[in-house]
Amino acid sequence: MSLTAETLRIGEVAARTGTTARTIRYYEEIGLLPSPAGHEKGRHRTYGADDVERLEELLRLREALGVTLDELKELVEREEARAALRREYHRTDDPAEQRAILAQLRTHVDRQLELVRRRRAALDELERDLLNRRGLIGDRLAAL
Amino acid sequence: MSLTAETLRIGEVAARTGTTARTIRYYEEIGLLPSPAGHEKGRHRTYGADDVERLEELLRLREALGVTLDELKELVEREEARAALRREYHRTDDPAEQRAILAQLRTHVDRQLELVRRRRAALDELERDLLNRRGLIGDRLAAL
DNA sequence: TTGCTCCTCACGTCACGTGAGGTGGC
DNA sequence: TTGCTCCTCACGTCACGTGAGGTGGC
Repeated sequence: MSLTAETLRIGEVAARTGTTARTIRYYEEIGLLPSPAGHEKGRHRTYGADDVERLEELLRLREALGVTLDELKELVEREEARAALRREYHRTDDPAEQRAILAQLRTHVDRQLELVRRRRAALDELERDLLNRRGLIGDRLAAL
Repeated sequence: MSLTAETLRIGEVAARTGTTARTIRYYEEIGLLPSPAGHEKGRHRTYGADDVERLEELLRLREALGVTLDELKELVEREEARAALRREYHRTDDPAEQRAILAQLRTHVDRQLELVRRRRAALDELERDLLNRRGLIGDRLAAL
């Protein structure tokens, strides 16, 4: 008979995001995740769908970009700065100011794209090598 | 007046591969790198161009694939197994045997390609998100 | 000989893993 | 009430970073 949205326990959140309860508590400990709403010491943590989404995003960035947790924290803080900028954008209707805000947002996105592309370049090189090897093997098989 | 090929000290190797002397010694300690030819305890380690290449390959795999050093060790061991297979391939001239060896080699390469592609998928998704955001910002800028 | 880089312990750190011993909630 | 999952220390581990104190080689 609950009117509140679905609430999850830490193990369930860990399972859904492919990580462990320890990792979730650790991220909370270092301030990468907020402690979940209404959590008192010694009591069970309860999470919502939005908490799962936030964690998923963090893990995705971490794995894809291979950054340290400190760098991840910075990325998140910049993300929050962007959210503030977006609110600012909607509050004003001065086109000059809106243009300036959009330009800043684009710069932020471009910086992240650069990070992604640098990582992709390494993977692409490795893939080229492997495909090359595969091709040589295929040629020899065909020649037999 | 040296007849031997160029020899490098550990700091130079670290600089060329973008890592640190500590990391090189650690990889040696856990058996991921062989101790360099002729190294006695307390004396300076000397490396050759082939050592640099091997280390570069290790670092590339580690960074691109995000594997642990234990997994990296396994990859290297499989790489050595492949080298043995290649020698076997050249020793025999039974086409049936050659075909079998080539098929095995291709399976190995395919397994590595799978690893690379899984990593790329995560990066591609992130890049799509970012490009999407960039597009939305561009649209708004154009509409102003 | 003077500077540099190198050497070997050995302790510190980051990002968790892994119990120990105990309490909470369907 | 019985099981499960959860809780908080707190120590262990992996992959190095970082001195301390000393020796090697252009």
